[in-house]
Amino acid sequence: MGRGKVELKKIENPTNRQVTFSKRRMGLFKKANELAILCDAQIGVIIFSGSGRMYEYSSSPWRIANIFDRYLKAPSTRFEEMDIQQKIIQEMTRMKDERNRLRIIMGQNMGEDLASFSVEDLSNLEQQMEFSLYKVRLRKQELLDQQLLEMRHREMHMSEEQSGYLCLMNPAARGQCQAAEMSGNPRPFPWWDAGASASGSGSQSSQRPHGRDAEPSVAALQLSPHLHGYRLQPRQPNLQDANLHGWL
Amino acid sequence: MGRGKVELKKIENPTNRQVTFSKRRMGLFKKANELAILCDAQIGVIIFSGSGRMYEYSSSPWRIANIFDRYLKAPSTRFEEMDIQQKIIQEMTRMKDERNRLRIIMGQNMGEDLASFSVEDLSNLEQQMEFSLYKVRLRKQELLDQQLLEMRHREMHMSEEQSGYLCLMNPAARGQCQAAEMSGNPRPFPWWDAGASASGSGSQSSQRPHGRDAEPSVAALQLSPHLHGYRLQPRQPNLQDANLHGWL
DNA sequence: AACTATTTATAAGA
DNA sequence: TTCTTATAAATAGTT
Repeated sequence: MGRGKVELKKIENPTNRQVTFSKRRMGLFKKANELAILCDAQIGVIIFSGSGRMYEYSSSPWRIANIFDRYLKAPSTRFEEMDIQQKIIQEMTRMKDERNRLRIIMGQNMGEDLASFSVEDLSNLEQQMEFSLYKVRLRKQELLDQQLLEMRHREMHMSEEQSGYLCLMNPAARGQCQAAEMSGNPRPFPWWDAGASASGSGSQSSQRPHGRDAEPSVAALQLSPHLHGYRLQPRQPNLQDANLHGWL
Repeated sequence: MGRGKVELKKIENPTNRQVTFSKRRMGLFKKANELAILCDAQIGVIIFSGSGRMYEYSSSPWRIANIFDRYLKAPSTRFEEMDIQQKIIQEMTRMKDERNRLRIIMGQNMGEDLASFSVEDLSNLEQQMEFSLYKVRLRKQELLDQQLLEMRHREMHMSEEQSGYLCLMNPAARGQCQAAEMSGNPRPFPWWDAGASASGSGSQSSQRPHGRDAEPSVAALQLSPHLHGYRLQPRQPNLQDANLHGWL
């Protein structure tokens, strides 16, 4: 449509191409808009120019994200994508489920959430939490005991040094001490998922077989100095975490 | 373009609308294709008809998923879009964090998870859980009290009926009884995200003004008897879990 | 689904 | 870039 018929191939003249791009892009969006309104459709259009600039249209009041969301959920005939889609959807759903359950338990606004539980639910929850609490306390006691032990060893060590002895006493005790240091030491969070970009691969139990950052003598009493940086409350996620490559 | 000018508003006649949809949809895809070829652009178009059928175009050899991926990664100058991207990312991260905490507390393998906490962390956790437990117990007691009250009212009611009285006694008590039923009653899950499940765009509160395709929220509206279907014990993560690359 | 009368989009020129 | 205009394309209403 214009003064001459156009051949359907890349326009070689860059200026021409740019101009045509502008015009036709607007034309496309206009058409999309008309279609959306006339026929009550939901439409999303994304265009990347050859130079990498992005343009988008989406039929108001829907956002592109919503349209893609729907796209992801749509039954597709293409196997590859289906697979990925389903994984994404499943995982999102699963996470949401789990998170919701978490919120019930830990939630800041637990009061409200609890309102929807029956007595039976609450009893179950109570029992479970009691057990969990018990485990936490157990572990805490374990750690405290270890620290105590370690401290004693240190004291012995110190007094020996002060009294001029060499550090070669009781090998059994030394081993024990070392063990205590190991388990008290900061470790990457093992419950953090392996794939997560920010956290690294934590969940393999065979992790850190090499005591690279053990620094045994320094860290003994300041148990897990690095860990104090981690709080149980989630921090604001940094953006690095968010590299979503490989997503889709 | 046609025998008469068209007004830009939804075509009311369904047959007409359907026909126009077909024609214009093809026209749009054709235009998109021309633009992609002539100007060497990457284009994705998704259309959902009013009846929910999906149609898509994407400039070969790219798939929609790739284009969407690029879309997510595109540095956008527009705040809204940035927002969406960040929201998705944030939401994912936040969910991950929360889920991880859940696993610590509720997890079947809590023992292992706890191993990586410092004493201080454990103390915090302990406190938090104690408080939560307290709230659970409080709520449980509240419910039990209510039930008791209700039962008493019922008994009074019964005996009145048996002795031939009408059911019009003490309005205050009736109100109370009703309140008890209400709050003991199932409610929709308030912690459930309002929005679409997969996109994380649920945080836009003004979303979905049209209830047409509300499937995701169906579950949310089910009331708490179904809650028993959710188990407080986390299920064994299924194997899908493992396939998720860098996601979670 | 085909057919046109028209409207719309746009290529080239300014 | 934007405007103009001749012309190609799209399509609304009809058959």
